[in-house]
Amino acid sequence: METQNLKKAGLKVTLPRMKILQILEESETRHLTAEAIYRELLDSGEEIGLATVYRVLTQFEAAGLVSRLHFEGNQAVFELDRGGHHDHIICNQCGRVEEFLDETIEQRQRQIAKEHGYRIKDHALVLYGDCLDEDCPRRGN
Amino acid sequence: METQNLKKAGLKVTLPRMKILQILEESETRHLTAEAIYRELLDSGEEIGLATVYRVLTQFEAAGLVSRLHFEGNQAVFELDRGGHHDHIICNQCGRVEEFLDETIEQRQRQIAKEHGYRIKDHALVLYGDCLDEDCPRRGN
DNA sequence: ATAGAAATGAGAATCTTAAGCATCAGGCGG
DNA sequence: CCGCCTGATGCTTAAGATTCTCATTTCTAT
Repeated sequence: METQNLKKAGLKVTLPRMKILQILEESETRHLTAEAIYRELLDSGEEIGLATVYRVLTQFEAAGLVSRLHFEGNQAVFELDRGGHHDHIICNQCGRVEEFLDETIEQRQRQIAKEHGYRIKDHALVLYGDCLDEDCPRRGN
Repeated sequence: METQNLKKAGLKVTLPRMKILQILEESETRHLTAEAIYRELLDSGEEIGLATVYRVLTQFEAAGLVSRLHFEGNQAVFELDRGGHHDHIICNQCGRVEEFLDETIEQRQRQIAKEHGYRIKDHALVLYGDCLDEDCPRRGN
């Protein structure tokens, strides 16, 4: 229930926050821009301001409820933080986003950071390619 | 010589282009924002518009002369393409950028893409941490 | 040198995101 | 259950980054 997540995060339970959380939870793609969330809310008849969407997402991020991802392009993408760290693979054609986790890579990253004299805090790995899904507009090309 | 690179890239040899290429070649950090390049040109007495810097960098990118990197934050960072692919490790405190290449990671990436049914075209890996350099503002923290 | 095409500079425009501020709503005391 | 207080919201405006427009200038080939 959204209410619980919000309270746990120390955020007052308000309609906009619940709705946004709900959209993030129910999203098919699980990776949404602020704009996309905003439009979805408008479409479903909610009265909400884009500023609120950004504000709430930023608060969610600070609270650890969502992650803000910077893929190529200019818009940030938000995803609900479901616990496990993972990296991303994105189709250049259809925009599909998939998640993966590879312990070998994770390990090598830690090792590399150490070798370079860094205390690693975070990392971002994104693979870009063309997916071979039958719905992909450029399948097989 | 900058002239050669420009001609090879099929770009008309102009003063702004040569100057920008030169700055990219001689830069200590090797990772510059458009703004930084612009300011450096202004400081050295050149008359140039910010729009030109962006335009030229975009052309350079299209020509394969430079790469545009999207680290955290909103500004893109440009680096001269010296041939070899590499990934980046960035200090959260001092902004230092270092490059690395790890064949194990590269291999795993190809493997993962294949397993997920993607024809991989590109990837971006950035490690964020705190460097232990003596000049780093938060050394040892 | 000269014309034609392409490049530049300055400023306006655009896009994304973050304020500022007046109004509204959720949570608590009565 | 009602009303207040503080924080939340919505709208508008702003700020930062990048692109576009267009008149003017610069290359390159002749």
